[in-house]
Amino acid sequence: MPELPEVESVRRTIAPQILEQSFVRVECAPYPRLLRPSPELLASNLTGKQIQGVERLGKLLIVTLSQGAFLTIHLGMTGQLIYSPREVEASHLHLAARLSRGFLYYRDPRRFGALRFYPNQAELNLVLKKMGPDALTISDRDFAKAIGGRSAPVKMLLLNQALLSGVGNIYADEGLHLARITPTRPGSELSGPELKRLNRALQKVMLKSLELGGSSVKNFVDANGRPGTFQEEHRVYQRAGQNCPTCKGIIQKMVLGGRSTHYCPRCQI
DNA sequence: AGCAGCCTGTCA
DNA sequence: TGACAGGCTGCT
Repeated sequence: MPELPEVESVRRTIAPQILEQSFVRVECAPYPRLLRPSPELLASNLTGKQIQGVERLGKLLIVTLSQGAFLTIHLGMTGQLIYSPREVEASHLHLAARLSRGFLYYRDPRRFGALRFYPNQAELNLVLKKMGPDALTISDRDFAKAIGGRSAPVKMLLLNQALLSGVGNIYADEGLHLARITPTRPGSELSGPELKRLNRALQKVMLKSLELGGSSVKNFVDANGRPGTFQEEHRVYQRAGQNCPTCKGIIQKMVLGGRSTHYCPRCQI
């Protein structure tokens, strides 16, 4: 579900509510793939720790804890963080925590997400160093270095989190359309100006989405349960058969690298 | 590089 | 009933 703008929307809504609170009691569901290193260790390690910060790299939320520890949260496709001053009843709650002054929950029907505890910065860094720069703030030069010069279709490069962190299927399609670049073009065939245009387009699209609280295509909601409205501004994503908003061509849908891909064959070259 | 697999919910 | 979904890993 969530890409960079959605994860940042969650971060902005959850951070002020949980900052400086401590985990008083933590209960975890028996899903070791979701709760690492294990549900039991996650629960015991979190208990007693204070939340000192909530940061983000790409689609990954990074919670800074007391004693130099960290908790990372990846929302996968359907992950949801919920904060409430009072206890909440809901389906698919995999982590339920009583904080000093409220309740924090992780809900994830498909269980594609992951919560992981790191005892220190060094352990966390092993993960972070495998991730590309954050797509919202990457410089044009670093973007060109990451995406240019590689022979895979440019859309697949944008989705590769080791090269660039935060872009998913929606914003790849939207950014490529705004930059008027066809998704199948090899990254290595993009000119300098095209790479710069693409970086600017992606950041523009994601910033606009952030202003509107993200895209709620299926059921994305922020930590307060509010959906975003950027899906109403989508130019190509899930708009196959409709007219292109810039050139009035017909938007096409194809499968690229196993992902549904939406583009306008008339104005994207 | 490409594809199955992980999961459940929703929509056609 | 089956196709499909915003992500990522690990296999060939």
